[in-house]
Amino acid sequence: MDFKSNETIYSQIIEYIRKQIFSGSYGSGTRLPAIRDLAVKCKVNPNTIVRVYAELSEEKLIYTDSTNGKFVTADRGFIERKKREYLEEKAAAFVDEMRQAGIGSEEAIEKLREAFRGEGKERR
Amino acid sequence: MDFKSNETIYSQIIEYIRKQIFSGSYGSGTRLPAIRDLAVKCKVNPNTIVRVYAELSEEKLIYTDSTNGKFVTADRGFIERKKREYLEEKAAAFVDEMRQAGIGSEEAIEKLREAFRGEGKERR
Amino acid sequence: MDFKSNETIYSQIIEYIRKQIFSGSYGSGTRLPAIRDLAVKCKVNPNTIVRVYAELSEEKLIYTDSTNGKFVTADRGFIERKKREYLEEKAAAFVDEMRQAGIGSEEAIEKLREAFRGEGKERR
Amino acid sequence: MDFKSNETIYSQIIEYIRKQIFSGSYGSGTRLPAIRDLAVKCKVNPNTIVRVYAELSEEKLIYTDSTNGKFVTADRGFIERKKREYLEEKAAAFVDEMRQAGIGSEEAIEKLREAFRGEGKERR
DNA sequence: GTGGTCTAGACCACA
DNA sequence: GTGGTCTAGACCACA
Repeated sequence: MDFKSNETIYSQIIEYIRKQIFSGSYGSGTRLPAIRDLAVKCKVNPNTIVRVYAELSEEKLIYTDSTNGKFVTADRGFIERKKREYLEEKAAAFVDEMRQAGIGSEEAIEKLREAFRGEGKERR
Repeated sequence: MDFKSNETIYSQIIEYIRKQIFSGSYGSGTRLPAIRDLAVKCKVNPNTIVRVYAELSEEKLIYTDSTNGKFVTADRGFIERKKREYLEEKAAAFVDEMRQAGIGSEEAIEKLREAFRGEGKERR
Repeated sequence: MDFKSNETIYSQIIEYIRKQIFSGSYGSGTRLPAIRDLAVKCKVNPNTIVRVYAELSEEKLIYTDSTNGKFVTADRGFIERKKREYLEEKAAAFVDEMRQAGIGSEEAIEKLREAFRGEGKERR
Repeated sequence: MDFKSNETIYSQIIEYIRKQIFSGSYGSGTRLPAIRDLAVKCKVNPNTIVRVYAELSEEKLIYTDSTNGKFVTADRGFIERKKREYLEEKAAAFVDEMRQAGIGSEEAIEKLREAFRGEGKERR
């Protein structure tokens, strides 16, 4: 876990958790890492994780079971909807950037295909 | 111009200028907006623009002609290389995010094509 | 039984019991629910109820009959005095809040009358 | 400023600010005390005030003008609606407490009138 | 000077 | 052990 310096640490961790939930690494209904554990793993202060979990709770992706810990929402449909939203936003943002930089859709998509293939090779 | 709250303003303005240069809106060799003007346009303190131009100078995308102001580098090849780098980084970042969120390449590219089409329509 | 998150749970349960005693639901001299039962009802750890009963004992509203359990005080006069005090405190607190919020007594009392009527209707 | 121990400090300060806004002590469009100043006044840590202002911002009662400070919303109608809501909630809560404690509406309202008169005398 | 983020760490309620 | 609140205080971006 290392962080970009121009973005807030907590928002980067939020994004990280969100993606773990979308990918199923943190499955629906599953217990999330304890605040202090995640703080150690991310090498940040527990308060920062408190904030991360607070925002994800507000977003309803996770909930608190008082002293038992934090859990991923049991509502799989909700996660799916959020995941679709996430894809749409990221796609729109990417397209927007390309357009602003004057890069055509063909060229951008070609490069993305390459990148996807590259990722694939690395995984094997 | 409105800014995301999780990123520093100056880094967002840098990105903005960079894209203007890549797209040719700020053409090679061309004079950049005066600090005060850009500050007004961005509703930002001139100091912030000073910092933006300083970082872009360090990156060699722009240079200072002492009394005449800031100019986009005359080296078109350099701009092209930077533009390609930009595309590669953005593509890699996008792919990385999709992979982490467990979204397949086919689905992602399909959504991107949609987004590109959507953008196109809006412009007409 | 659900609890406000900005107040300690034990203080909310104390308030609850106190009101049960004032209303006569837990009559003078009567046996209070066993710790375990109340804990189950409130979905709370028995330790929390222990604390609740301890504080109410200190306040003399209840007492412990060693092996037989906890009982509401037999002193009806004491309960009446406490109830009057309770009313006075609540009324003073309400008035204080209204004054701080710049709400006039006429308006406040009018709204209270409405609320009392609403409660009445719901009960039928 | 002294705080009840069974309630969270930040929620008590939120209530305080809210009432100042409702009463017009902090007028619509007006600048709120700086975080550090209010922290000193309340004898709490600045972070606690940060949280207070954050929650009031979410509620739209106040907003942030980047480095200029925090301001009460300019929307007087919104404040009025919130004030009405506040009165309704407080009245409902009071009535609920009275009912649970077995105190009749006549008695409660009589005591409230007294309390209002008492307040009035103090003010003279 | 203004707000925002973050750290290190204490202390509490609840289980 | 779990989360929640709070403190003291640093450091940063922005004006």
